[in-house]
This record gives sequence, C-alpha cells and structure tokens, in this order.
Amino acid sequence: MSDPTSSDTLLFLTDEQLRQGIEAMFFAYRGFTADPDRILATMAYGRAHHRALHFIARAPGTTVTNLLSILGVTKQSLNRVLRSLIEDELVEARVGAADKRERNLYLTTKGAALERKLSDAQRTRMRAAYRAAGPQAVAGFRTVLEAMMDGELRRRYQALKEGGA
Amino acid sequence: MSDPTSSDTLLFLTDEQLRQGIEAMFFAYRGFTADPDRILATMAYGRAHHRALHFIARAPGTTVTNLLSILGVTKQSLNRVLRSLIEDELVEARVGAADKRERNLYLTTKGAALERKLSDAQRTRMRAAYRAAGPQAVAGFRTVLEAMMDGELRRRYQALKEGGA
DNA sequence: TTGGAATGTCAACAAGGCTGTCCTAAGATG
DNA sequence: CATCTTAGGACAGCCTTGTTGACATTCCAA
Repeated sequence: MSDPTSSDTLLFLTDEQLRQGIEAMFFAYRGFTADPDRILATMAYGRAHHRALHFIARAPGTTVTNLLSILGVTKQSLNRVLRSLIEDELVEARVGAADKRERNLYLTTKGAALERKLSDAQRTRMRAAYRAAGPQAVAGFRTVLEAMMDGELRRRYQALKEGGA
Repeated sequence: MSDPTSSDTLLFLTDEQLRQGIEAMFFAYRGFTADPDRILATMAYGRAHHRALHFIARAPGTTVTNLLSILGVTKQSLNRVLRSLIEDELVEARVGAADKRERNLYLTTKGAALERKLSDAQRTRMRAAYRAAGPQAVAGFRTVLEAMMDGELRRRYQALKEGGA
C-alpha cells in the first residue's frame, strides 16, 4: 500500500499499540532506576540526590536556579537535597563571583566518586540494552523519547546534548 | 569496516551516547506522566491511583496479590490507594468465587470513566510522539525498552502484551 | 536611595514509598 | 480434626521528596 494513511501503514498507532508503549515505558523506567536505587538505599540518599549529583557533574559550576529548571522541582525541594549533600561534603557551593546571590555548585572528590558509582551502574544496564537492541533500534528509541518530551524540557535536553558533546 | 567490534560500529555505545540516553529517559518520562498528573492534581489522587486504575482496567477481575507484583509495591502501600478508590466507588472488590480469600477487582462505571480520561491524555501524547517518529523508530523504541526491563518485569510485561492483544 | 525582582534558606505539611506487627478468613495438608 | 499456609486488611511509624508560605540577602533600576 502506498497510501500513508492506510490502516496498514498506521498499525503502530492503534490504541493497543499505544497502550503497550505506555506499559513498556512504565516497566522500563523501573529497570532504569533499579540499579542506582539499590546503591542509594544503602545510604541516607534517594533518587533526588542522584539526579542532583548527575546534573552537577554534567555542568560543574551550575547555579541552584539552573538546576531547578532542569530538575523541574521547587527550589525548596531541591534545597533540602542540596543541603544534605553539602553537609556530607559531596557538593561544594561557592558564592558567585559576579552575583553574590548565586551559588555555583561543584562536586567534591567524594561526590564525584559517588556520582561515578551511580552512573556506572546505570550505564551498565543501558549499555547492555543498547547492545542487545542494536544501533538502529537505539536511534529509534532516542527519536521517540525526544518526541515525547515537553517543549521546554526538550530544549533543555538539546542544550545539554550539544554542550556535553 | 566489517569488524563488528570496531569503534566505528560501536559508536552508539560510547559513554557520551549512553549518558544522552539516560537523560533522554529522564526528560521523556517527565513528559510521559505530565498529562495524567495534571488531571490527578485537581482531585485527591496521585500517580499511584492512576497505576492501579490502569492495570485493573487492563485485567478486570485481577486479584490484589497479582496487582501487587505488577506494580512492585508493598501491600500496605497498595492497600491505602485501593481503599480510597473503593470508598470513592471507582473500584469494586468482589469476593473470589473459587477462593473466597481472594478479592477480584473491577472498575465501576465511574472508575472506568476516570481511567479513560487519564489514558486518553497519555495516549494522545504517545500517539503524537509515535506519529512524529515513524513506525521504524517506534519499533526500535520498543526493542530498547524491553531490553532495559528487569527479567521478572519483562516476563510480566510480555504476559500482559499477549493477553491483551 | 529606595523599592522591586531575583537567589537562596527555613518551616511545616502531604503523598506515597517502606518496615513491622497483628488480625481474620479460608484453603491445604497432616 | 488440628495445624500450617495463603490472601487480604488494618494500624503505627518511618523516610524521601514533592508542595506552599514566610523570610533574608543581594542586585538593579527608577
């Protein structure tokens, strides 16, 4: 069939297909977070700490406000997490040079070590999944995920992608 | 290059690629849950209620134990959610016919209406993402997600997929 | 210089995970 | 029958991580 709107061509858009996709996201996300969660459970930390460590590692010197908009939580929520990371000397908050209201965030050696441990666990699973699926599937995976993001988040994601390449 | 282990062929497995995949999962999952979350926020319900409604709709008559293992939470956690859904007459728990210890769970008309409203919101986004990405990307998306699941969850997912087709 | 906007902190509360314990009812097994 | 196991419910209390509200500090512009 050459008609791009034929039911055959659009079989992947049936409600049943969409529901399978939704359930796949649900179950896969559980796998995605399982390994770091297991490590975090042995300490007094949770997923929120992992996310903060990840993005500070990704963009050293980032400000609280910037982190806030990436994580999509309230600053009060982030502050609690940040406070414990700073107390435990995993993160250092330096008063901004230009604007003293800002805090520039950096990982300490200890913080970088934990971040690497968590990342490694997550990357190992990701690598296994990528390897099993193959490059073409991975490209499709990325394409669909990007299309699923909210506009604002997609822009943040793209910015991170280009900045970190 | 014909060597399948060459760095060129495996470019998609670099740490940078894996990190982009990890961040894509993070941002996409936020989009994935955003629409139902917005609806739920206007009521006294949360994501946990949505998940229960979804899987009861998917497998009417399912038992509490079965739901428990699909959702991967403790019975105390699920019970709290289920209790409020039953009180509000969104879910009905019938005593099992064969085994009277079991409770078979069903959506009421009211419950089915809310479930549909939540599903529709989520499916609409999914459909847009699928349409934008195309069938080949969708196939790859599904392949990677399945590879990312834990073994136990993958089996549960497959069972749902076949049962509901 | 003064008022508003922006950055970040502290306090208190709610949702939804968790563990632990105890309980009833009902099936399974000696 | 007596006992063990399984399904489910209830209650207490904990932790993480979201939320709002109030507040201090700092910068900037009228």
